[in-house]
Amino acid sequence: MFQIDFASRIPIYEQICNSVIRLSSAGVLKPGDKLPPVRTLAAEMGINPNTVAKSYRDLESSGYIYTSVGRGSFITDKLSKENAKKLTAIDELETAVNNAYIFGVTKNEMIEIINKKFGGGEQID
Amino acid sequence: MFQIDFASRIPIYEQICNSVIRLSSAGVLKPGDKLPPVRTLAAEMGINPNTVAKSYRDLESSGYIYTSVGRGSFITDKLSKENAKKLTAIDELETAVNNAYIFGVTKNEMIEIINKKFGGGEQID
DNA sequence: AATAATGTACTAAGTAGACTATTACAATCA
DNA sequence: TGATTGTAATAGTCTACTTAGTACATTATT
Repeated sequence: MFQIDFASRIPIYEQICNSVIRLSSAGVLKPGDKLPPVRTLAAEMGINPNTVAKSYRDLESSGYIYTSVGRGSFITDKLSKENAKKLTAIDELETAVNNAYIFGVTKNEMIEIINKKFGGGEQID
Repeated sequence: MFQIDFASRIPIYEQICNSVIRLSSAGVLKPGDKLPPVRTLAAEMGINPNTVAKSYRDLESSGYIYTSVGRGSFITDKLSKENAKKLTAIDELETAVNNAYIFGVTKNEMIEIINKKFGGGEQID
C-alpha cells in the first residue's frame, strides 16, 4: 500500500507519513478511512512496529489522522479536496525550485519568475 | 565562500559539492578557476579536511573539477556545456509557478519556498 | 465476562553514515 | 630544499534510525 524506498535518505517513518499525506491529497484515502493497524502495516512492509507507530504519532500530531486506542487510526478531513491540489502544486513547486537551485538558477532569477506572474517588482530579502 | 547548513539532512560534503556546482553554473566559478586548498577551506568552514577532501574527490569523479596533487583543484568546463540544464530547469520552474498560481498559492508562499532554499532555513531533499 | 485487537510507552541494543583526529605519503611548486 | 597540495589509512565519536522485546490501557468482538 505504501511504497518505501529503503535506500533513500528520508527515514522510513517519514516516508510513511508522506505516503499517507500524498494518498490523502490524491483522494485515494478519504476522510474516515481506516489506516492499517501498526502491527499489520509493519509486517507487510517488513519493518518494526515501532517505526510505523512513530509515523502514526507524527501524523496525528500534525492533524492528518486521528487515532483511538483499540479502534485504530483514521484519516481526518484536514486534507480536504480544496487544498489538495494546492498542496500538490506546492510540492511540485518545491521540486522545481530545488532542481533549479542545483542547476545554478539564482534567487533573483527565481523571484523574477514569480514577479513576472504576479506583477510588481519589489524585491524581497 | 560556500554556505553550509549544519542542521540540514544533506551531508556537509554533499553541500560543498552542490555549492561548487551551483557557483559554476552561475558563472561565479569559471573553468580553470582554482578551488581553495582542502586544508584552507576546511579551516574556513570549521570542519575537518577529510570532509572537504571527500567533496573534491566526488566532484572530480563527476567531472566537475580536475585535480592534481601539489597543484590544486580546478573547475572544468563540464558545466558550461551543461548550461542547457539550467535553461530546462528555469522552464520547469516557470511551469510550476504557473500551476501553483492557478491553484491559489500566494506570492508570499512562493517566496517562502525560495527563501527556504536560499535562506538559512532547513533544506528539503 | 472473556478474549482479541489496537495504539502507546519504555528500555536496550544494533546499525549505518557522517564527521573528526591524526599521521603519513607522493607530487608539485617556489 | 622546503612549503603546498591532494590522497590515504586508521581509529574514534556522534547522531539518527531502526530493531527487539515487553508491558499497558482502551476498544471491539465473541
